[in-house]
Parts: sequence; C-alpha cells; structure tokens
Amino acid sequence: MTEVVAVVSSDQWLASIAQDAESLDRSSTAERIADVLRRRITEGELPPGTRMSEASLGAALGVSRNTLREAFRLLAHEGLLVHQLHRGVFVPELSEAELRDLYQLRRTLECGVVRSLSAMDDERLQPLVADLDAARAAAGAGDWPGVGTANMRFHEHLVALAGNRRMDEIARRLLAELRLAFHVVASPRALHESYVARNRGLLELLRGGEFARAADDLDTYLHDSEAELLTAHRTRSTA
Amino acid sequence: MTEVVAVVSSDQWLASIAQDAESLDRSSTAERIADVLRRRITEGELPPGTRMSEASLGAALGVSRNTLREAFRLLAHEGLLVHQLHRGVFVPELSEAELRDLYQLRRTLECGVVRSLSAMDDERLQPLVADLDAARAAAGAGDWPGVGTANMRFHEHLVALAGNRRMDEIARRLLAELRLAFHVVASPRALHESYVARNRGLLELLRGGEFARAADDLDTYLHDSEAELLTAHRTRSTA
DNA sequence: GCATATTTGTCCGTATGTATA
DNA sequence: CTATACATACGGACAAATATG
Repeated sequence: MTEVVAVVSSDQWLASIAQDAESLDRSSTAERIADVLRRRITEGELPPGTRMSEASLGAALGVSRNTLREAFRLLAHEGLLVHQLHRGVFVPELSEAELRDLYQLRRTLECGVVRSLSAMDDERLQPLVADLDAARAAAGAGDWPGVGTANMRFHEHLVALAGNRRMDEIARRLLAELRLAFHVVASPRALHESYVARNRGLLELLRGGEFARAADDLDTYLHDSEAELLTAHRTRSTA
Repeated sequence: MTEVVAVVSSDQWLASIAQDAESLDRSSTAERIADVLRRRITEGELPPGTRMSEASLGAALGVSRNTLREAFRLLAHEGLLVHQLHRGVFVPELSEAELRDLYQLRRTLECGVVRSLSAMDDERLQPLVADLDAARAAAGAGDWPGVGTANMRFHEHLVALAGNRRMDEIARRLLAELRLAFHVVASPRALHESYVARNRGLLELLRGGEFARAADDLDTYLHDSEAELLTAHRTRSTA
C-alpha cells in the first residue's frame, strides 16, 4: 500500500477530484476532464514524476478509459503529461536543457512581440495592470504561489498584445510547462518576489511607447529569471 | 509456448499501411494512422473542407473507430484537422486572418532565431544546402509542389539552427498548416519560384556570419511571401 | 415544423502485447 | 523465467446530436 512514488491512487486526492468532475457541465467530457487535471497539475498538486493510472483515475472521475485517454492526449500535447508507449502517462520532470529551451522560446516570442508593437493605449494594457495588482496583493499576503500565478498571467497578457491566437496558445503552453519547474524549487518567494517590480517597469515602458527599450529590458529580465531558476533547480537536485 | 501466431487480420492492415507510409514499428497504431493522414493532408490529396467520416475512414484504413479517433485527436492538435462537436472532423480552410497570424508567428520565430545566432560553420548549414539543391532540381523538372516542399524544409532547417526541440516542433506544425493554404491557390509556380533565389541569398549571408542582415532580409522576404499568398487567396475566393 | 436516418459521443467487455517485479 | 499489472486495440452497444426528407 505504501509506495515510494506518488501514485495517483491516494484516496483523498481521488475523492477531491471526483467533486471537480461533477461541477463542470459544458463541452465534451474529455475536455472537462482535461480541465480538471490541468488545474491540478499546474497548481502543483500532482508533482512531476507522478504516474497517472488509467484504471484508478477513470474510476475516480467516473469516466471510461477511452474518455480518459482522450483527456490524456489533450494534456500530452500541451506538455503537461508525457506519454510512454505501453508504460502510461506521467507528470513530466523538466531537465536543465528543457528549461533553457523554454526560456529561449520565451525570449524569442515575448521580446519579438514587444519589439513589433506599433501603438498602444491604456485600455489594451488593462489586463497587465490587473495582473500586476493581483501579484502585489498576493505578495502582501505572503502567497508566493499566487504571485507566481499572477506573474505568469502578466506574461500571457503581454503576448496577447499581438492579437495572435496561435501565439497565445504557444505562450499558454510554454508558461504552464514552466510552472512544472517552479513547483520543485524550495523557495518560491525568492523566485517570484523580485519580478513584481520589474513587471511594473516594463509596463511603464509600454505605456510610454518605448517598445524597443521594453524588448531589451525584457530580454535581460528573462535571462536573469532563467539563471535564477537554473540555480534553484541545481540546488534542489543536489539535495 | 509455441508462438507461431500468424494473425491474419493484423497482417492485412499492416501491409496496407506499409504501402502508404514506411511505418516505424516503434509507434502506436494511432500515430501511424496519423502519419498517413498527415501526409495526405499536407500533400493536398485531402483538400480543405473535406469531411472525415469515422466509419468509412476506419473501414478503409482497417482500424477501429476508437483508434481512428486517437489519430484525429493528434492531428487536430497540430491544426491539420478541426473538430466540431457532434459533427465530426474536417480539413480546415484557413481564413485571411489565420494566414496573417501564421506569417506573424513565422517572422517572430524565424527572424528571432537567425538574429540570435552567434557562430556558424558550413557543416551546420549542410541541411539547408541540401534543401536548396532539392528545390532547384524540382524547379528544373517543373515540379512546383516539390519546390514548395523543399522550401518548407529549408525554413524548418533554418529554425533547427537554434537547436531547440520546442521551436522545431512549432515550426513543423506552422509550416504544415501553411501548406493547407498553398493547395487552394491556382498557380503554385508563381508562389514558389521566386523564393529559391532568395533562399540562396539568405544562405550566403548566414555563411558569412551576417546574422543581423540575414534576419532583416528574412523579415522582408516573409512579408513579401505573405502578400503574395494573400493575393492568391483572394483571387481564388472571388473565382 | 416534424419524423426519420445517419453520425458522433461515450462506455463496456475482452483479447493481445509489453514492461516490470 | 514466470507472473502480474497495465497499456493497446478491437468490436459492440446505446444515447445524443445532427442531417435529411
């Protein structure tokens, strides 16, 4: 019964997830299941390395294996699950190389979007302002995962300034994958605290229409963030 | 004990698949089916708007509905099929707005990669040289779809210079989707012919290490290509 | 607008193949 | 090597939605 690996058949988790399954009622069953699992994964409740068993999870959610496999497939293509042939699906553990890849993609995408902006009005920046306020509120309450969530939203909305759905989708996946790495570091405070101020500076540059400088700032910003995360990742690996 | 199980029905569909795609035995059935359909779609055999019936296609491919649906799911997440609830899956027809989005993403990604290159040797450029040769050969033979294929590969290998798997994946999907638009234009020659020379120019700049200038050239290159494709798309819509 | 036929969405039971203890 | 657990794939069934006349 007691196992070294965090297997999904923990009773309390299955019970709580069954509640989620009942609450939603729109779109297809597979997508609703995927929504439930996505939230559990990105919020760190299912840590990297967790194995998702078709049988026990399907029973807990009250859906058949076929439907559950549909949901698995959706999440696997978002990078939130990895699929190994004849072995099953797992919550992925990101390597250092993958972290570097994710950050390189972030820089290319986010800086590219910011640099190519031509005009800006306060209304379009409104979502970014809201995210910044949310981050500040969470920081004041000592809710560091909450700060991380708000920070991710800020960058999602930053990409959204391009008005390009495919870019939005890529950014959404990218940042969701990055959160997997956040959950394995020891101190989320050190990871997120300093970036609230930097986001504010970025927002001011955007409001002033200084897009080239904003892009340059963002580039160093992301390089710093990458270095910090890699350091945290290494100290955790040695521990 | 004796494992002389010569499953006849299994051999049948394995043979039919082997005709279509040199099937790799290390992947699942659904992925092999997806490979077959992906090629049919990107090569224009299944034009945009085509409806994919589960029953008839499953019978034709010799797989069950469940397995076929898995393949549909894979392709839907690549953008090569669209899924409408209770209606089925279709080969998508790209709108003008979607074409613009795809090109904006291309520019951000490809130009970003080229601009961030630091050093280059001839060996790493070898795939690009091969693609260029293939395009020239196809052009000489009047095989314009072949030129289009080689051109797509050239840009795929351009992104691959970053050595980033996630970028490779995005580029692959992006260019596959773009090919959907190529198939609905009247003259593939006008669409592809001029870009062979421009690719050669790009390659020379890369070989000389002039990455900033190469990125700028690529930006105007892609703007021109977008304008041509949009024009062709419009003339086709009115006809 | 209505009734019918077709197609998809979902679930189940089972047989087979694969990986792991 | 054997045994067990699990994923893979198939076919059938029924409900629900859509398309068709």
